[in-house]
Amino acid sequence: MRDSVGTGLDLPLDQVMVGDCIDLMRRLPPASVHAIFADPPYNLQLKGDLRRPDDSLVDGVDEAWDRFDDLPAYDAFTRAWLAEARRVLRKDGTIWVIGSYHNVFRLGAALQDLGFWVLNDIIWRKANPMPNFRGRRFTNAHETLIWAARGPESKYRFNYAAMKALNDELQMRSDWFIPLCTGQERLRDETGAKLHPTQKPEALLHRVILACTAPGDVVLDPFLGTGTTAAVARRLGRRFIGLERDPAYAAAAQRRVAAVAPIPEDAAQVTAGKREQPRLPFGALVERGVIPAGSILVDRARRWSATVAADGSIRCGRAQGSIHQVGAAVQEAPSCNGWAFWHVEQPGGTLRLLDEYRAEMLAAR
Amino acid sequence: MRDSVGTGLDLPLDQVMVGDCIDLMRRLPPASVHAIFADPPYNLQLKGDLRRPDDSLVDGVDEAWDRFDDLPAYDAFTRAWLAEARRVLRKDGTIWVIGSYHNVFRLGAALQDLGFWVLNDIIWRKANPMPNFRGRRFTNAHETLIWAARGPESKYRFNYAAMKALNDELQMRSDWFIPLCTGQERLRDETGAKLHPTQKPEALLHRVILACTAPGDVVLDPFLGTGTTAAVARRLGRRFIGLERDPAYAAAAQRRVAAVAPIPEDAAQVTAGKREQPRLPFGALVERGVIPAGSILVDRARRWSATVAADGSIRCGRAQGSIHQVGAAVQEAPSCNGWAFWHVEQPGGTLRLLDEYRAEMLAAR
DNA sequence: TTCAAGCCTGAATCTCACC
DNA sequence: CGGTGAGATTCAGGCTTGA
Repeated sequence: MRDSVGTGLDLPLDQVMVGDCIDLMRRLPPASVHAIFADPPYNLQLKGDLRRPDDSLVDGVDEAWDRFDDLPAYDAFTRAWLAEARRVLRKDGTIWVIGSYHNVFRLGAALQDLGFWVLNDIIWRKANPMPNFRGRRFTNAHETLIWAARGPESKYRFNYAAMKALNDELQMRSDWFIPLCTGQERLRDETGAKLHPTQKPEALLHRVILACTAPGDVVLDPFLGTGTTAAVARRLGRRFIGLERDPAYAAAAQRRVAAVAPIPEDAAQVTAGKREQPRLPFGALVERGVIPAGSILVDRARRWSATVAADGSIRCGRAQGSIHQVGAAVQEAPSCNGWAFWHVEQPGGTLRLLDEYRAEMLAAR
Repeated sequence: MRDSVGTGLDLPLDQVMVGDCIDLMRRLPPASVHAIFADPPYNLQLKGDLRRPDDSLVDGVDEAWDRFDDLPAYDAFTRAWLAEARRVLRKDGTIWVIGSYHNVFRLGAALQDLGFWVLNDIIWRKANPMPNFRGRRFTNAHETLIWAARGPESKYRFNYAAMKALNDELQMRSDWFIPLCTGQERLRDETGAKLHPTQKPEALLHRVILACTAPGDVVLDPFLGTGTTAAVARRLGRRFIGLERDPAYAAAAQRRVAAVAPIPEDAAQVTAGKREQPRLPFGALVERGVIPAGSILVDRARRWSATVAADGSIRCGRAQGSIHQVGAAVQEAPSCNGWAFWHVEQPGGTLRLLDEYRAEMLAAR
C-alpha cells in the first residue's frame, strides 16, 4: 500500500524552502514523494519589447531565471533537476511538467532519456490567450503538460473515476479547456502589478492533483513560484513540499498558503472506482445465502443458464468454474466479467444483475 | 519575391517517387521547395493485443515501418531525414511535422538542434478519438503538429488573413478541432480493410497548405503514404513532390491524386470558411439558464450594459439584436464579436466573458 | 423514401493482486 | 520474479439495417 502519512523519514512537509531546487532535492530522501508538479523556466528567448497594436507594452517574461545561454545549457539544467526529481519520486509516483513549444520538446526528450515513461501529454487550452499582435503566427492558445510515471513498469495512481466525474461522466480527454489565471486569483503587489509573470490557474492544479494523488499524499513542486501548487494541495487535503529560489516569491507563496483552508476530509476523497473498492468473492454471496446454492443464473438474453454450487462455482452444461470462467466459456470469449454477465431471476420475472447484489452487500459492509 | 513556378531546376513535380525518402531527397536541388509536410513513423512500441470492453479487437498499428530498435535509433533516423529536408527547403519555406507524445519530443528537439526555428506547435484535437479502454490514462484525444521556419531569421509565408477567414474572422488559434479520417474519405482495399493505418484527414492538410503556401508553390511530403498531402495540394492548385517507400501505398496515392480536380484558380486564393466545430448560439445559453433571460451584460470597462431577452437577443437603449449587432451598434463599429465583447457580472464583482461560458458549454458538449 | 436503432471502428506505448 | 486468474473497461461519428 501507499503510505499517505509519515514514512519515518524527515520530510519538510507543508513548507516552502528557499534555495536552488537541485540542492534542496538532494537533501530529500529517495522515493519519498507521491507526485511532482514542475513549471520550470521556459527559456523564452524573447528579443526586445513586444507592443500591442495600440502601442501599449506587453508585460512579458523578462526575468533572470528565464535566461539561458543556449539550448545545451538549458538541456543540462533540465536533466540535472529531472534526475533529482526522479530520485525523490516514489516508485508508484508520477510527475507533471508544463511547458510551451520553446522548451517542451527539451523537457519531453529529457524525461524519456532519463527513464521516465510518458503516460499522456495534456493540452491546456487557454480560454483567453494573448492574441498574436503581429499576425505572423497562429495565436499561441495552449501550453503542454507531460504526465509521466517513473518507469515503464510503474504501478502509478490514476483516479480514473474522479476524472470521469469531473467531466460529466465521460472519460477525461487529453485536451483541457481552462481559463488563464487572472482577476482575483492573480497575486499582485501594492501597485497592482502582477507578482509573478507565469502564475498558473488553480483550476489546472486542481485537476492535476486530483488525477494522481490521494488525500495525505505528498506533492513536490521544485519551481513553486507564488505557490499555486501548494495552495491547491493544501485545499485538497494533500501535503506539499515547495522549493523556490526567489525569496520574494517564496514569501508570497507562504502568505498565500497560510490563508488556505483545507476542504472537509470527505470532500477531498476522490470518487472510488470499482478497482479501489474491496473485493468480494462470489462465494461470499453463496455462503451468506444471498444467492443460495442451487440458484439459477442466466445471461441478459436468457440464452444460457447456470446452476450455483455450494462452493461458489457455477455449472452450465459441461462448463464448470467461476462465474467469470463459465461466462467466458459459453460466449467463447477470451474473458468475461461474471458480475456484469450473470443475472438472477426475480419473483416478478425480471432479471437482477449479480453486480447489484454485490454492490448491496458492499454498501452494507 | 518567391518563385511560384519553375526555378529552372528539374524538380519531379506532381509525382509520387518510390524509395527511401532520404535517398530521394538527396537527389533534389537545395532550397527548392516552399513547404514540407512530414508524417513520420511514431515509434509506438505497442505490446500485445488491445481489446475493447465488448471483446472486439482493436486494429492497431503493427507495421514494420513503425518499428525501431530503441530511442537512439529513432533519433538517428529522425535527424537524418530532417537534415535532408532542411537542405531541400527554401530559405523562405516552412516545415510541418506531426506526431504524438511517443515521438513528438524527439521530433521537436531534433528540429531545434538542426537549426529550424519553431513558429508554433499546433494541436489537432480529434472530434472522435479512440477512448482509453482500460481506464488507465486520459483519452489520447489529440496529435501535435510542429510548424517551423528554416531558421530564426527566415522570412517565411504565413497567410494570416486566410487563416482568420477560415476561423470566422477570429485569429486562428493553435488548437484545431478536426474529425478523424473515416467513412468515404478513408481509402480501403477490395475487402474493405483500411489501406493505411494512419491516413490523415484532408481537412488537416487543407489548413496546413493554405496557411503557408501560395498557388503554384511546391509542397514536399517525404512520408506520403496514401497521398493525402498530394491530393489536397493538387486540389488547392499547389504542386507536390511525394516520396513513399512502400510501392503499394505509392500506387494508391497515384490513383488517388489522378482523380483530384484542382479547384478554380480564384478559389484557391481564398478559401471559404468551413466550420469544423459545432456552433453554439447565444440563445442556447439563455435557454439552458446558464445566462438566464433578464441577465445584464456589460463590456469590459462597464461603459455599456445590455439586457438579455428570452429569445437570445439583447437590448441596450434603443439598440436591439444579436450580441454581435448590439456590440457593434454601441461602439459605432462596423462589426463586433459579441462573444469577446460582452461580460456577465459575477457575484464577486468580477466580469466573465461570454466566450468563456460558450467554451465551457462546448467542452462539456 | 425516411427515420431510428444498431453496428463498426479509430496512430494505443491500456490491469493487478496474489501465490 | 513469473505465472495465474479475477475482473475492470468505451466515445463519437459514419454507415448499415430494417421497419
